[in-house]
Amino acid sequence: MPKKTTIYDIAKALNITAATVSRALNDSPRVKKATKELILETAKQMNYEQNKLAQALKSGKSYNVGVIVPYINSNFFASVIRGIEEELYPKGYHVIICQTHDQENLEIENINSLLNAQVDGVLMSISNSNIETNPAFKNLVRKHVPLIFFDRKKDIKGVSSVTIDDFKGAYMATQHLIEQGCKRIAHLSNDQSLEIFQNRFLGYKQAILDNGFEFDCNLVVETTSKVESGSLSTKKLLSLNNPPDGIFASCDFSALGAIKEIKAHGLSIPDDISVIGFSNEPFSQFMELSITSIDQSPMEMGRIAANVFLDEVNSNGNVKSEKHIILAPELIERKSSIKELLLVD
Amino acid sequence: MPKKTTIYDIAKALNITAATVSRALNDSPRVKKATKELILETAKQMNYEQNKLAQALKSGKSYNVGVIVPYINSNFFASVIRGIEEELYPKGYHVIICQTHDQENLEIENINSLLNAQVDGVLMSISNSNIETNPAFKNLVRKHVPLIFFDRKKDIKGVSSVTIDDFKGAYMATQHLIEQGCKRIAHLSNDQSLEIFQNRFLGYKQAILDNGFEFDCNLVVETTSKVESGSLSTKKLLSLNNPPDGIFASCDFSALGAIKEIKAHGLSIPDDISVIGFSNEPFSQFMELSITSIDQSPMEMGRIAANVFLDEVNSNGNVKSEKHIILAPELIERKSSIKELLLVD
DNA sequence: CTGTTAGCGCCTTCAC
DNA sequence: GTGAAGGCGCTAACAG
Repeated sequence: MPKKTTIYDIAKALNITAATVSRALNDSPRVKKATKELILETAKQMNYEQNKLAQALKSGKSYNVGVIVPYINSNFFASVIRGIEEELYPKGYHVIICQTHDQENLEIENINSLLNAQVDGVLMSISNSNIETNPAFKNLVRKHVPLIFFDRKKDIKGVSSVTIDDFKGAYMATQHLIEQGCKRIAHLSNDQSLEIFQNRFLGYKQAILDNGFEFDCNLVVETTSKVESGSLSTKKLLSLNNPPDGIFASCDFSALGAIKEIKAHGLSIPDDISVIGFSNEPFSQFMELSITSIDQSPMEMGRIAANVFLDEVNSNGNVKSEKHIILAPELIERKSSIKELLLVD
Repeated sequence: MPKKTTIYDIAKALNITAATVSRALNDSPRVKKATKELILETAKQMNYEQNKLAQALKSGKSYNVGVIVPYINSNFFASVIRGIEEELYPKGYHVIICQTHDQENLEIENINSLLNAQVDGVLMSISNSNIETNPAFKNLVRKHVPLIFFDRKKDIKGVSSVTIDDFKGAYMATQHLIEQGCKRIAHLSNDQSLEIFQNRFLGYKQAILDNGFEFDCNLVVETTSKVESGSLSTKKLLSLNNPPDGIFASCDFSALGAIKEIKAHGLSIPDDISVIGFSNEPFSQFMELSITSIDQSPMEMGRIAANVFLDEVNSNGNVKSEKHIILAPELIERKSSIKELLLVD
């Protein structure tokens, strides 16, 4: 086991003090150029590498940032993470990724792990709707660890957030279906205790009302972010006396489930039923019957969240005003909802 | 900023020494039961939490393990990571995830970051085919940081690995196409400097030869793991004088590209051309035209890799024999390759 | 400009 | 059983 060389080793070799070595290594202006160069030189020769742990212990900073997401294997979250990484790596931060699998206990464990790792901040998209009552979470807040929500947020005092305008996205999606001629539009909703899903529901409802349609609560079915769940809910919708001719799903996965179910019933898309999803996952584009969806510019969301974090860290708790940044959604039209292809020209 | 309570605070409150507190907290047998309980009690009351950083500094262990993968947004890698997490979390380790985006420089940066974080081990699936010549990588080996390869491995002395039998998987895939009646089977290959892709190519070739077909190198086209690349290569194949009637893609993404391209040419799948992928990504199942693929049991791969790591750490460098564990692939038959649906019954 | 000293929070001999 | 003391590697305050 080759012992690691420390600044003391370098100091000894050069007959100076560790303090000077430390200063030189940190490029302090109070070191003679000659000695500095000498130190840097010998440091390299001796294969010196800074022990970040010791530095962290000393400074109280770890230069680690935790990112907690429900799943890492969705393009949306993976892209947000990518955006975060791109902003934070150049600043010397390292990104620790944790996934909750939408399980409350795992979310708690993750928070604890991150606290143990002494992270300098946490960027998260919550799964647990009762998060604020949890001890682990309270710890996070009590310790003044900068916390930023993205996408799945909760309104908590002092916590900044970056989201898209889910209400608007949902409104656009519903409006789009109406413009395609749909008269009875159903909504595959999701956990209403999470703001994003609540807003998607509200946007949907508003669009329905604004267009002079009647809001029918039988057309709103709760689902999860799973394909199977989308199928199941759609099955219910199709068994109604007066089934829908359009479906706005709160995520692409449930939209996929809906499509499978509709086909299984021998109905055609978009002619019998138009479908639109949310998130613009790549598969929605790959599908033979490509899925219309709402893009959430995840990379940008990640970048912005990272910068909000950096602002908080660098202001040392001075600028403690929370920020709430809301990005604009974008409608991506594809086959699952466009009926008038034949009418073109 | 509420200062964190340390073992000294507890010691002071109880009029004893920090040493005793430390011992009690670590459940040392050399502490009177009464004092131990008292200490534990007050620790809880004072909201004491161990500073892992200090402990890590002292012990030289960080209880952090790094996982490096090309991408996190593929189901395969996400599942391997999940498997790793499941084994390591209960042992007190935390998993730090890094992605390389198949870029050599990022792979290097990630290794350096992980070394800085003083990780106790690295589990990785390599992107950089020249990895062993790189300084960062040499560092890893020189420092005796346990290193385990999974899936994308390289034969390096002293480094254990967990993979599936790619040769066999490829052989099975090709054999399957032959059994479906394909006579001219093409292969969308991938970076041949990585063992897994080399083995997939070799398995394909062997199956071709074993069945009495002639190996035609014009039917082997290099691709990347991207959908577009699969389309592009397929375009080339379709423009041959004697185009293939079956395609074995080295990954599901290029298989998807192939399918898109084949359809764009107005050909039918599987009747004109059968297609089979590799990895059993969920979308291969979701597709309207579901894709036949090879399953790699990623969760299990992750679990095993984690356990190989644990063995290495716990043996303190004694048992320095490398392990090479090879899992069995499984053929998942779906629509993109099964022609005789009409013949059933 | 450089050295001295002390401490971040924890653990671990060595004594008693 | 418990206390005292030193050190993991680094940095920062205070001297000079």
